[in-house]
Amino acid sequence: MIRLFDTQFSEIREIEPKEAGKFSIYVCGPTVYDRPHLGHGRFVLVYDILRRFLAYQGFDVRFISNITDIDDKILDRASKEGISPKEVADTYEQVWWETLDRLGVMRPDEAPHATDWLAEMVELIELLIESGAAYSTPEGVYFEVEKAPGYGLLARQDLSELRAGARVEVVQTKRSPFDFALWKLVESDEWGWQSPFGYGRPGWHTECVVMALGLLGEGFDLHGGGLDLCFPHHENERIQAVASGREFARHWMHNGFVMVGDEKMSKSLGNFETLENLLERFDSRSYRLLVLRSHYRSPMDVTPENSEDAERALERIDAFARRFTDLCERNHTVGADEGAMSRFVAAMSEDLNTPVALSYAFEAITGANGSMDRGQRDKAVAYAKAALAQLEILGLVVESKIDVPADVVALAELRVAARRAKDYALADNYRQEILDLGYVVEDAGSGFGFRRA
RNA sequence: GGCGGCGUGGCCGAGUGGUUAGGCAGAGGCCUGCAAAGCCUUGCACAGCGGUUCGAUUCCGCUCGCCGCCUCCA
Repeated sequence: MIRLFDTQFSEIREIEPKEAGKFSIYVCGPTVYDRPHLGHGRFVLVYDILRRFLAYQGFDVRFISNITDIDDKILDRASKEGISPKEVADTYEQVWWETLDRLGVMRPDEAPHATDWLAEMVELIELLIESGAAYSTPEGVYFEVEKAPGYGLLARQDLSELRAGARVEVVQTKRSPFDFALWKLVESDEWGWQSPFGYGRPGWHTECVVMALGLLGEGFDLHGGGLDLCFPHHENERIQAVASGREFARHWMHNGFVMVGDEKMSKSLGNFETLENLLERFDSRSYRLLVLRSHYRSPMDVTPENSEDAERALERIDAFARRFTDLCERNHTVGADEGAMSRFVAAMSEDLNTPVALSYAFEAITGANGSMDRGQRDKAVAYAKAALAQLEILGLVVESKIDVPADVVALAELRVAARRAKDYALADNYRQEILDLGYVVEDAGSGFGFRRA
């Protein structure tokens, strides 16, 4: 059982999957014409965390996220670089997956491409024309918004209150400024596909309709994406499905923006930072931790200070992992603390409250350390197992062991001998030498441990 | 113009009608040969002004400041 804020009702609602025990999710993926930025990183992490949690809850999760490889922006980039649109799309798709790997984001069960779904798109458009929901003009095929009941549900706006041409020039041949292109006719020497409506390219919104319904079926459980996709993209997806007589997503989820100062990070504002850049400068886990620390619907500020803060928090987690991972693996009699686990699950179940869930993970860490210090070994293991399980659900990989070169280990052993001989000056010398090699040696009982300097 | 959201302690960031969020940073202590790590203790926080209430950071109203959407966008 999980409750999530549903955009179409503007309230937190319990989700009952259509099929008990299963959970089908469609998340709008990237248009592959450039390198992914922090905004992309946030959405993939949010849904990655959701997915992991649902799997932990025992759901058989089917997770689909598309690659949009038909788009004017891809064409623009191709023209600029003198290469084909396909080359542009292939290049940036590859960057996309590489970056997701670095973020530790699970690959979707399937990642459909718009170019593989043209026949289905054409079929849907034909259906929409036949049913009178769409019409043709000399420029293409358009969806007639005013005839469709319930348009504006996701935007929570009545059509009459939308401001026509607020930001974009109104195309004169459309019956209403809000009508959107299902198929855009282009010259025969341009990038395009043959269709019953003429040679052209599909509009952006149609691909997600056919891919989501085609792979997950009618009435799939959850459709997600960034808040900026809510309107018009998701609205336009939904209305096409509805107009074609099919039940679309049962639940809509949107994640908030990444902010730069007081402004939304966006391609159009040009104030974006690439994920690759961030991943080069900071521990790759720090971004996931930042995403976890803010609620998914809130705006999230990413600054170097925040990333450094997150890195220090990771140190605490890693120090805990170094202390407890082996101990937990060897102990088969004690299970994860049930209270700690149920608190965590409750927080995650209530609109994916990762900040609170994370705070419980930290409390379990404190509980484990404290119990251990007090000599309550079993209690410590119970807390530690809970914390480790929780971190895993959140997708945070702990660094419980680091590879230390043999010469560093040798120095540490020499230091132990020096300490036993109470030659502390010599011991401190060894410690400095180890530090110079990039490691901090820490006393641990009769032995020693290391961490990176 | 319409719709939606936000304003929390040094920073980040949850939450609640009356009890410790959590992380980072800071202070004191314990442990340690010294450290590190860890533990314990510590911080007169809830934009402003009114109202409701025994009691509001939490509910209502107003004011101020800020952000987002209204067919590029994760």
